[in-house]
Amino acid sequence: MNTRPSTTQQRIDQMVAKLKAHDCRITPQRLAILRILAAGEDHPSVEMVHERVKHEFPTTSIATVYKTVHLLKQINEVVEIAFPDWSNRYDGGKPFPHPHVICIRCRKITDPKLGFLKNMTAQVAAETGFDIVEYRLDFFGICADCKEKEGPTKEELT
Amino acid sequence: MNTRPSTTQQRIDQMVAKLKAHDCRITPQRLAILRILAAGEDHPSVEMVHERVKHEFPTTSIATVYKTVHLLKQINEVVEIAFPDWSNRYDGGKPFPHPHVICIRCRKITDPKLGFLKNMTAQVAAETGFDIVEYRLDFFGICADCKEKEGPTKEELT
DNA sequence: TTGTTATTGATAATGATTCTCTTTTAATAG
DNA sequence: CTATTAAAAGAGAATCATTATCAATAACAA
Repeated sequence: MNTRPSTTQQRIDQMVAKLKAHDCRITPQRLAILRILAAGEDHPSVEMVHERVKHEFPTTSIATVYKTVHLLKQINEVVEIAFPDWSNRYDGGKPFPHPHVICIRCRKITDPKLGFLKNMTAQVAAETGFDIVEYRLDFFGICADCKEKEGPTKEELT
Repeated sequence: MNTRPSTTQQRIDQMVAKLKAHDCRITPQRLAILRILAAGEDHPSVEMVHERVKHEFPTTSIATVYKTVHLLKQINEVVEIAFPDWSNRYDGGKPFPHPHVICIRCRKITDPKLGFLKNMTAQVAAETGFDIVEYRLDFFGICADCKEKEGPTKEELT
């Protein structure tokens, strides 16, 4: 839906540029939050981001993290992975829709490479008459690590 | 992931049978809720279900609807379509994972037929090492009706 | 019909997120 | 470098969908 993968530093620079383009200020707290989200690998929750930011800036309020994440979501610089039961998780590494694979035991979230989904949205648009602006594709299951730890399990949700 | 589409009455019967198999009682309120969910077409929220049930049983508490929906979710007889901003929506017509197309203007939810997604989960399992138990695929956009009403719109989320 | 126990209904509690408001500070111009 | 000013931070209250609690009721098996 737009840019290619890039280094964390490039992503930080992109986010900063986008924020400046929207007349937003770059505060130290905000930059710390950007750095954590730009890494992208672990898809943290707001609370997880807050914990890490506090190492650098111990007085940071969780409201500040919420506000920054919300702002980044508005300007399409972070992808929100929302859940009904758990806290939402955020991906600042790839700020465009992409699939996720989510372990329902340890809640690890990873980005699979799924070539067969090319022009999925175009096909859906053609079949439904919708203008598709976004999609969400999440697979839920048990990751290899958790399978190993606890033995065989199907029907986790039964 | 299991059964084929069926009539509303068949779906109601399936749900009742599943509930009985789990030693759950079939109360009149519950049956009314089942009937609404089994129709499936409009993917209602709990509040919408509650409104309709009250026509038949005016004293029905919304807690009862929440409890019944939660129960049906547990036994895999209803699919939950959860949103961070809106109320969750429910599909009792096809109680197995399937894609949805969601209008971000009028919030209409429909079930597209997308043949190209066959063995999607098998491919993801092969590529990630996960045991996939479930998936969620939602497309967000502007439906044909809303496009017509309000003229051209891309970048709805920008 | 009766007894057991799940369910109902009303309301309180929860928990993630957002809002409010005062204080602080980033960004800019002089 | 300093002053200006509007945005952002921080703390806590408010919100809202959903869940939990619990006494009263009713399904259903015997």
